[in-house]
Amino acid sequence: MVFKKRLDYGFNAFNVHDVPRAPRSMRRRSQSKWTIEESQFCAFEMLASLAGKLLQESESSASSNASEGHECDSIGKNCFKQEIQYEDKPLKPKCFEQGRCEASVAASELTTENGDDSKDFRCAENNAILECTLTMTDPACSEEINGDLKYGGFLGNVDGHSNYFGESYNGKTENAFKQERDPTGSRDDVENFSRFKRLSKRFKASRPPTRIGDRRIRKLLTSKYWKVATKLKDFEHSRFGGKRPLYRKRKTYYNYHRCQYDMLYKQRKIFDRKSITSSPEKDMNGDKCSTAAMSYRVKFSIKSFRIPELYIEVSETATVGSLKRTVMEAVTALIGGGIHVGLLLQEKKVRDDSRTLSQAVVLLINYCLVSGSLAIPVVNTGIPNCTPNLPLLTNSENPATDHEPVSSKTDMPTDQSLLESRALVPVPVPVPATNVEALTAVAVNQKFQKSELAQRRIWRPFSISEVEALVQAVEEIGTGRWRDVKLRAFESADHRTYVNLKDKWKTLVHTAKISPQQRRGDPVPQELLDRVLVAHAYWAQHQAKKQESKHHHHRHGTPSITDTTEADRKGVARVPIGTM
DNA sequence: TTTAGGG
DNA sequence: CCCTAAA
Repeated sequence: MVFKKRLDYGFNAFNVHDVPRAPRSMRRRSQSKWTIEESQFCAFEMLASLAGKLLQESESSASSNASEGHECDSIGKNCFKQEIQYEDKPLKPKCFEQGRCEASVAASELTTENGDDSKDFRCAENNAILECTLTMTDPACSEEINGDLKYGGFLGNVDGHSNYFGESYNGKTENAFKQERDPTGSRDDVENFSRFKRLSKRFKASRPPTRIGDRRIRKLLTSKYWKVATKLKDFEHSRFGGKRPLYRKRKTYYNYHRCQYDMLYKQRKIFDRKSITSSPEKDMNGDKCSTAAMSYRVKFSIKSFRIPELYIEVSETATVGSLKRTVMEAVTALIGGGIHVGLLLQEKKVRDDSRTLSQAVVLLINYCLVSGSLAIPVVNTGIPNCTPNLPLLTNSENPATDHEPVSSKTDMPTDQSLLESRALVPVPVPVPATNVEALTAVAVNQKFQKSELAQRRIWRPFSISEVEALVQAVEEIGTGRWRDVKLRAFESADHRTYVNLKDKWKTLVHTAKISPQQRRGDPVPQELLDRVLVAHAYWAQHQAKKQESKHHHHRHGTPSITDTTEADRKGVARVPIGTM
C-alpha cells in the first residue's frame, strides 16, 4: 500500500492517516459511520470549488495573514455559504451537487468537532487551490477523471508516474466498490463497525446521519478524492524531500501557496513581468536544516499578465533549463503557450540551460572576481573547490581551465586572459559592492549544502593534463584499481574521486573508439586517445588472463605462469612500452 | 569501501 | 555526474 504515510501539507498536520484504506463499505452501511477520511476528501472537493473565489479574496486582503486565527475559524464556517455562491456558475451537474452537499457537511464538522483541524483545513485550502481548481472544476465524469490524471502527470511530470498512481488507486476504488456491492459483504455491520473504530480511533463515529444518494455518484466522487489525495501526497513528498525513488530529489514543484506570499514579498525583486528573480532565502520553516534537508531553496516569483502570482520552488540543484521548463509548463498550463522564459541573475542573463542554479551563482562570483576593483580578503563561496581566491587545481598546469567552461555560455566575460590573470595572481579578491547580495546568498548556500544530503557535484571537466595523468596512471596500474589510480595520480585532487576517474576513463575509451568527427567538447589529443586504447586493450587482456589463471589455479592447485597478481598488487605491472 | 556498470 | 548491486 503506497498511501500509508501521513498526509502532511507542510503547514500543520492534516493527518490523513491511511487515507484510501478504510473500506467504503463500512462507511456506507451505517449512517453514523462518517469517517474522517471522507470528511477530508469532501473538504478537498469543496476546496476545489472554492479555489477561484478564495484566490480572489486573498488577493484583496493584504492584511489577512495578520488575523490568521479568525480566518481559520471563519473559513470553515463560511464554506457552505461560499459554495452556494459559487453554485451560480454553470458547472454544477447533478452528481456534483450531491457531492457538494457532503463536502459542506464535512467542512462544518471539521470546524466544530475538531478545533485543530479547522486550522489545518485553512492551510489545505491554500495549497489545494491550484491543483483542485484545475482538476476539479468540472465535476465527476469519467472524462474529467482522465483529465485529472493528465494533470497529475503534469504535476509530477519529472517522471510521469503520477498516472500510474492515479490508475492504481482508481483500481482500488473500483475494488472497494465491488466489495461494497457484494451481497455476502453485507453480513454484519457490527463487525465492520468495530473494525472501523480500530482504524480511526481518533474520531468519534457518532456523526449525524448524512443522506447520501446514488451509489454511482458516490463512487465517482470518491475516486476523485483519491486522485486528489494522490496528488497532494505527491506534492507533500516533493516538498519535504521525501525520498520516493520515483520522484528523485531534484523534482520541482510549484503551487499557489499563499501562506508564503508575505514572506516572499519582502525579499523578492521583480525586474519586469517576464523576468525571474532569484532570491535565496530560508524556508518558511525556519532554519531547521538538520531535519529538513530541503529547508533551503531558491525561490522564484513571477509577475506576469493576468496571473495574480505564481510561485515556483525548485531545488537549487535544478538546472536553469529545468527551471525554465517548469515555469513554462506552469504558465502554459494556465494561460496558454507562446511564452519565452529567461533567467536573470543579478541582471545578467544566464543562457546556459545546463547550469545548475548554484553554478550560476558561482559563475556570477567568478565574474565579480575578474571584473571587480574592490579588494577584500577571502570569500568562501560555499561551493566546494570553487574558492574564488585560489586557483586550486591539482595535477593541472592550466588552472584557468577549471572555471572556464562554467562561464563559457553566458554574457559574462570569459576572456581567457582575465581568467588566467585571476588564476595566476591569487592575491586580493575583488568584490563589487553591488554583488554582496549574491555572496551572502552563497554563504547561506554553504550552510545548506552541508545539510543537504546529496548535493550534486558541479561538473568539472578534465583538463588535458588531468587526462594525461589519468592515462599514465592507468597504464601503470590498470583499469580495475581505481582507488590506486586516485591515490597515485590524483591524491591531492579532492574533487576527483576514484569513481570520477573510472567514469572519465570510460568516456575516454569511448571517445577513442569513435571517429574524431563524432567527438564533442574540447578535443583530447589523439596521442592520448591512442594510449587509452592501447592501455584499455592491454588491461582487458590482462584481466582475462588473470581470470583464466585463477580457474587454472583452482583446477590444478598450482600457480600459473600468467599469474601476475603479485605484480599487480605492487603496481609494477604496466603497459609494455613497446606497445605504446 | 571499492568495483563495475547502467542511467 | 549519479546510483547501486556486489564484492
